[in-house]
Amino acid sequence: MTRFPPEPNGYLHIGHAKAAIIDSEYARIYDGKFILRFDDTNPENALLEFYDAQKEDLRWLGIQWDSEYHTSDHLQTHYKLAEQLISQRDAYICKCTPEVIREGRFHAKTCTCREELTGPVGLDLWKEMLASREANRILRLRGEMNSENTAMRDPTLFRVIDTKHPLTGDTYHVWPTYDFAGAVEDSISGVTHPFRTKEYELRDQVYFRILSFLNLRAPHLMEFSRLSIEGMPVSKRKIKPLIEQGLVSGFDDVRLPTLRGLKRRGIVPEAIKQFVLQQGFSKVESVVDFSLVESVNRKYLDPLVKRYYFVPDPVQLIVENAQKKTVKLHLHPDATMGDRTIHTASTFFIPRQDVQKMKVGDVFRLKGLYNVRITKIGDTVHGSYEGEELIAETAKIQWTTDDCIELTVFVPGLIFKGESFNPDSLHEIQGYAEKAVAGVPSGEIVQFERVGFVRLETQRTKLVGFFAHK
RNA sequence: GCUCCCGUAGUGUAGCGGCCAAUCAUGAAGCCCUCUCGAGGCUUCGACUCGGGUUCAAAUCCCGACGGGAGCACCA
Repeated sequence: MTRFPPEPNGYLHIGHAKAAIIDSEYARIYDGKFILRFDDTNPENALLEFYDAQKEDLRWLGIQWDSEYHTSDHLQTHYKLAEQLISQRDAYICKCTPEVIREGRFHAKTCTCREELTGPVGLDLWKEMLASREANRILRLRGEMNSENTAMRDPTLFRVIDTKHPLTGDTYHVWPTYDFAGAVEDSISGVTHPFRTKEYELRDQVYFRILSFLNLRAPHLMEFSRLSIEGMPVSKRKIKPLIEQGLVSGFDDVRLPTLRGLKRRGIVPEAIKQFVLQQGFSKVESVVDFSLVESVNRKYLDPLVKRYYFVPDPVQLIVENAQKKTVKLHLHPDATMGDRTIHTASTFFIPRQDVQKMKVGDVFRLKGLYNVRITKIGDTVHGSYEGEELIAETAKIQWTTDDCIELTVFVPGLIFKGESFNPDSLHEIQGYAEKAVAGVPSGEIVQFERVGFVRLETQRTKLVGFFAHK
């Protein structure tokens, strides 16, 4: 039995996805159960909207959970266990100031509260703590003040936070810390294999000490490394300022590794899952290049999405002796995916990039249509009809007629260069897309031939594209 | 500073005493195929951080150095 325990304090990102995928896959492989648990033990962080937002993100990822609950549902149980610890003299009320406590930890010095404010005395003080709302005391574990592992130097178990909780309101003001809640919840909820990221490793000892004092079953704890992507920071500390300064559009900005950002950019959940699984489950810190995600995504999308013509930076082409034609072009080599019909006359648009490589006399092919010989290159390119027969060596260029739509495609780049924001991280490509693109539903991902995979989205009434990758 | 974790090609991974002159993916280069600069096929390039030790035998075990990461919160 596994669990995914997010704190409802933000949108999920690729790092959460790694944890959630490992947790749920592990359960699935061994035919076990998978629990979604909201670790909402700090009312200062938890926000109501994120419980649902995170569930939505998980559903989008294709993750299914067998049951779900909130750690805040179990506070009464936590209080009982706390009392047990106090009466066993395994926890004590500490009235020292945070500074004194920090000093004590640093110098491995025990404070007098440890022996004095435990047992029956401690119990009374604990009840006072539950009754009053004064934040001048905490409950600490009797750990090992002289341990080399500083996490073991009598860590905090409960503290007073007098802030309204999104679910329990002002019912409670004494909240367990991660060390206590995490260990207790894993154990009493029946989780057998809890996974967490490496930065908690030093806390393992605390985890097992708490459970052993409480005589609770100890799960098989395992750690894995955090997943980081080059140039795509995951931490709220880095992302939030960008939003506040208006440097990105929000948590769903296409440059961000949030699940919402990745989705908008055209990365599909199946690709994220496969990518995460490819990374494996190890303790090696790695900074992965986003191209690994792109590669997986591309292979997933290639056989599935429709293909259209989009002409970036278009140049007009007049084919002098062109006859009117009506062509049907497949939307995909797999003909069962349908086709679109285009009427052509003598006016076309082709990419400037291709024009720049041409000279008078060259022959190229309007892809799927016919060949053209260039007769003149100026602001407008002129050419003549040069037959329909496919010539292997000629360039096949995508095109539109004058019956087309204007389209802006946003191309995301790395949002961070080293430690700082990259102001040059979002480019725009202006171009013409063939008429049929106007009929593509908002949110659909298509392949623009010779350009790349693009997710189309209607913004107000205007259609825009987000470039996923080649 | 102290403590802990980690160290295989550019990147990510498999291997965890002999089957490893090291797997797969990605990347790069080349060829084939294809009416895309995509996908697919084939080929090539490219790595066990270093130094000691244990052993008949080490990428794999031990010690040390170096490098990277994390923790030292009344945050998770």
